[in-house]
Amino acid sequence: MRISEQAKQATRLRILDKAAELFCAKGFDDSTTREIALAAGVAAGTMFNYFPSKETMAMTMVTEALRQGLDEFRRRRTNEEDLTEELFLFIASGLRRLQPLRPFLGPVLERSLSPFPRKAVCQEGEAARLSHLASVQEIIGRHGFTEAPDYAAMTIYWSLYLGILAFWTNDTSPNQEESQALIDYSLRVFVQVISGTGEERGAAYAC
Amino acid sequence: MRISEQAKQATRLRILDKAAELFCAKGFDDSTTREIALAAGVAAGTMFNYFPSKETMAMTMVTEALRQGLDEFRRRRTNEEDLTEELFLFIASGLRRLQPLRPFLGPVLERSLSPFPRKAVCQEGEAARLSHLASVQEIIGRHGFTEAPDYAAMTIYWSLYLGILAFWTNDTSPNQEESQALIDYSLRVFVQVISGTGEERGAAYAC
DNA sequence: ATAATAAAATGAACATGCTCACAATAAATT
DNA sequence: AATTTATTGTGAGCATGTTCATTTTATTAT
Repeated sequence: MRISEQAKQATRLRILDKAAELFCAKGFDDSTTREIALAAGVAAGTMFNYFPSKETMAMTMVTEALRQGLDEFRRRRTNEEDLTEELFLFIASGLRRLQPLRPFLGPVLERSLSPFPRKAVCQEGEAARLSHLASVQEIIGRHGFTEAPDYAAMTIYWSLYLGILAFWTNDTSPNQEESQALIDYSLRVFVQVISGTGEERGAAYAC
Repeated sequence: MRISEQAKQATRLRILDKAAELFCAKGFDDSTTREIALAAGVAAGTMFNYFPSKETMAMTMVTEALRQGLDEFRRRRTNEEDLTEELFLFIASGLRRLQPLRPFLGPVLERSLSPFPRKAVCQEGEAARLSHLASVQEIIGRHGFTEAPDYAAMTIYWSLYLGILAFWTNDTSPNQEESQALIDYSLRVFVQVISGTGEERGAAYAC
């Protein structure tokens, strides 16, 4: 059965669409792969010819949203923002595109983006992390930091970003104002960090 | 069968011991509840009379380790440390007690301590978080911050702490020096945060 | 048209965390 | 000692993510 590429893509999209619907309606963990398959009109096993795991299905949606967010950011930035403002715009652009997926993002982002070591790393999650961090590095570079932030600084950035995502996932304040405040707060912290007030790092502590 | 309390506790400990052994040897996800039951000499179902879930079993060990860490911290602190040093000592005391469990902590801490919203919150994890944050608040209070840090600050603290845990879980440097550096770094950041350089927070951003 | 082939679909089967109706047993009661 | 009872132990069974040997089918070759 050498089906036309177009028919294959149609099936792929049908699976993604129905999965998104179910995830939004019932949450990620409460939507079973059998339900998704049924809704998409394929057999249970067929889905796994298209996506290696349920998690990958969800992360495919996330990755696409973040890609659009990056586009939007590039369109909207004016080159007149200071570093904090530009990072804010970058993060907010991503969140804006993730918004429709918000009802089911909790468990997905937790598993796919967490820095904790895993048995089977989710390809899409790792890619999303690297892409995001690369963008952050690029933005920082644009603001006159000649040397790239060290590994520790970027580790801290990722911790803060995950905290933001977790909070935002749950935020019920109108227009997610509280999340905006947390982003603002976190970014000021981060910018302070890389602005190099850390000259006295490395003190020895008994451990 | 009204078994003596002592016999019950013996069974409970046998389960915990064997579980710890298996978790350390094969990791959390690769140790099945059936294996644990077999090693402990009970039926598969019996374990769930003692612990509501495999995750709870692991978190019981974590909670106990952190309790001992808190004791150790209280014994070792001299009241002469500055805020950063005291927080460092607190965190390091916890990690020292968690050390034996390190081989399997990744997936456990990720699931139990993550701030992402969950369907079924793990009791032990939530308790551990609250206890840890209470200690941090107490330490901060001791260093002359009359008003407690706001919610956002503590959210950021937890993000940083989780980043530290994740990094430490993976750290292969001798004596975990890199983790120590990250703790030191993160804590300086946090102390800066609560030292109130945040007077200009709350700027409005288009979102 | 027919046969051959390679890609795709299928659903039975597996592993595993967990539940629950039932069995077994130690203490309490008679 | 026999009976009752409350508690603990048991393992078959369920749900679900995933695998894979088999079947189906669109295309290609004859």
